[in-house]
Amino acid sequence: MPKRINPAISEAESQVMERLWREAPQGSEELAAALQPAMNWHENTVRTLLNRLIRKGAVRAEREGRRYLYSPVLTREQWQAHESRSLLDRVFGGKIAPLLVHFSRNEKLSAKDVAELRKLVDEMEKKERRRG
Amino acid sequence: MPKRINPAISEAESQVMERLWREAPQGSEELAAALQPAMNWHENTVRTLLNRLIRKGAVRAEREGRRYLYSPVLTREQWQAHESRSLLDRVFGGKIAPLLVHFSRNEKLSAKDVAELRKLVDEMEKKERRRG
DNA sequence: CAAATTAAACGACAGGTGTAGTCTTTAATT
DNA sequence: AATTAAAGACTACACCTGTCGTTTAATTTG
Repeated sequence: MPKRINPAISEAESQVMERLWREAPQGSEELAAALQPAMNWHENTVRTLLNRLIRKGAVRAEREGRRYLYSPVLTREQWQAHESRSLLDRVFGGKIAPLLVHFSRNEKLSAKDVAELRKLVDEMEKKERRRG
Repeated sequence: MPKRINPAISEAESQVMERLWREAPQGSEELAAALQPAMNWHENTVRTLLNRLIRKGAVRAEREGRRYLYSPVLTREQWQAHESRSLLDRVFGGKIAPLLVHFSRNEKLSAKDVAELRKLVDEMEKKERRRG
């Protein structure tokens, strides 16, 4: 079963995670600096988010001299899986087909997207044939 | 551009919407009854949710004698589109391919899902070829 | 060592959410 | 018309979120 995240990672928190996935470990100051252009947050805001993430078990901190270095515990893949499944269950009754229909109908897929998709489908069909 | 929902429909609220999409208009008592098996909510809870949904512009109420009948304003499709796009932007950097990869890798698709998917891909490719 | 600096801890506050309890209005009944 | 019963309105409260301001503790410096 997918790793339970409790409670969920919030929007603002996920911005911090994003940075940590890109590079870790990092101190809160670097993180705040890295987030500066996109989000315009005070350093304390970033620290609060980090502490909340620690409480949620998504990040861990190790002391390095006078400060802490933060690293992600939750992986991006785990998080994506969790969020995807949550959308699927909440919005599409847990069924994949309607979600795919939605995307193919309402999202403009680029030629590359379609090619990628075709490859995936071929793969899945092959796997299916192999296993019966 | 996709209809802006402000603020978003919450989890509990979406349960009420789900019922209204299934049948409308309905009074709060019927709704509470319909929701009873799944959610174990007090009638007042349902009324609170309905009022919040009205404030959010997702539901409208018309008087019928001594009570109100509620109907959805937001359609299920609008909501699905909004939630899907939100997931895409928040979690997959707005790009569809990674989401599809995620689903094909991590969700067990049934043979029927795969068939459905293949049909969609064929369709998309045809459309693409047609338009150049 | 005392003072200044600085990183982190703690506290705060408004708005959203889950989940009702209580008060009020309105319609039905005596 | 006064009383009661049903439906809705209003209030509540704890936890989550976004966003810091303030206080404290650990260092560096004079």
